[in-house]
Order: sequence, then C-alpha cells, then structure tokens
Amino acid sequence: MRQYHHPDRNHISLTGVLYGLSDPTRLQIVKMLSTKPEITCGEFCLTMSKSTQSHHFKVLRDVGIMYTRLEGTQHYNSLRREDLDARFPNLIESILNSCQLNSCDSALVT
Amino acid sequence: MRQYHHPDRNHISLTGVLYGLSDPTRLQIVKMLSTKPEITCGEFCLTMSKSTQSHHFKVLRDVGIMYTRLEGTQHYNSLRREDLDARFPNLIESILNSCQLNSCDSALVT
DNA sequence: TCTATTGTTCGATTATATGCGAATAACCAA
DNA sequence: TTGGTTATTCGCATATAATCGAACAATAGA
Repeated sequence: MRQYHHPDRNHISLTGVLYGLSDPTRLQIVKMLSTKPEITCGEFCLTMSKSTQSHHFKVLRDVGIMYTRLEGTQHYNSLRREDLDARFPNLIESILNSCQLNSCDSALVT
Repeated sequence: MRQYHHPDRNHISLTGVLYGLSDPTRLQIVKMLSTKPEITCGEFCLTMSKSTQSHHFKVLRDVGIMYTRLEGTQHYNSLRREDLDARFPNLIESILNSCQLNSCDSALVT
C-alpha cells in the first residue's frame, strides 16, 4: 500500500502555503477542491501531462494544503480546510474569494 | 531621476502577490511595512547583501505589493494596502495575522 | 569638485521549479 | 494470469529564482 507524507498541522508553514498557491495550476486545483469534499486526480481534467499533474499534487500535499486518501486505484483528494483555518484564520477563505472575484485561469482545465 | 514600474491596481494578480509573499525575507519586509507608513531600504536592517535586498524590493514592486517613492538618495517604501485590499479583500490582513500568530523568521534582521 | 551615502543594476553562480515521456506500482475485473 | 485503469516516480531538459561582489547612478554636503 502506497503511503503519502502529510505534514502535521503544526508543521504547516505560511510561506509554504503561499508558495503552494502561487502557481496558477495549483490555485485552480485548490479552487476545485473547495467545492467538493473529495476529488480524484483524474476528475480535475487538467490540460497538462499526468506526470506534471502528479508533481503539483505532491507539492500541495507536501506543504499541507491537500490530503490524499487511497481507495483501490483511485486517490481521493481533499482540502485540509480545518487544519489550514486553525493555523491561518481566514487565509484560505480570502484567497478563494479573491480567486472567484478575479476569475482564475480556466485554460488549465478542459 | 530614476523611475520604477509600479503596476496598475487592475494588473495586480493573485498568484503574483502570493508568489511575492512566499519568500520568508519578503514576508518579513511586508510585515515591517505594515507597521509604519514608510520605511527606507536601509531601515529594514536585513542580514543579506545589498544586491539581494534590492532584488527582493524589486520583486515586491513588480508584483504590486510595495510602492517606492524617491526623495534625495533615500527610497521610501510603503505597502500598497489600499490597492491590495480593493482587489483582494482581507487577504493581506489574514496573512499579516497569521504571520503574527506564528512568529515569522527573525534571523533575517539584525 | 571631491567624497560619502543610498540603493540599483550587471554578470555570474548555484539552487529550485516546471514540464515531458517512459517506466513503475497497485489494484480490479475478466 | 492477463490486460486495463489510475496515478506516481524516474530521468532529463529547460526555465526561473536566490544570492553575491563589483560597477554604476543619483544625490547631498564639505
């Protein structure tokens, strides 16, 4: 069984989270994650290669933004909303709001 | 007279701002900027070389976070709080709050 | 005009990041 | 056990970022 490293809540850093969200593709992923409890990797329908998508998923996991649960061949991803809100109150909310207001890049999905 | 490029409010991007703040040094600079109306480059008392400091100042100007006003040999820097708040409501506030809560890197200043 | 101060820009180096195709791993179903 | 699905990891190429010392520019003051 494959295992992922998800950092403990206390080890999520502000600069790490900001870095994670500073890439348009990753911001788009997080935006989608905020609309549903869980999304599998394939359901994001991103336009780039699979390996590049995996790279971005890994970054989001490593900085503590995303949690990935394994079930069969599918990987269910979720936003670590509670952990992020506990550590950085209102941060994710304000970013998602700004994202909505200014319409994020939609050329990244099919 | 030297001139800087400060992007128009409408051209400040969310990913650009997040990128600007994803570096510990730049986050520290912005944290300081939030405490005073203006700060000259030297007053930040950063531990790295002058050229590296200038690089970070340039990044902060380019992404629209910082405004630099020239007066004599001094450069007065300020946080573009109004522009940022207008474009991304509560974003800067929540970042600065998180920064306070989790004590940002203080090895960056003397 | 000479010199000190303030801060930037240049050129180079080193380190990170992004991106892809190919190979791999885990699982399921026939 | 064979093949299909889902997603990651590896190896590599290219692009971007961080850092420094040295040179430069603008100004202020003696």
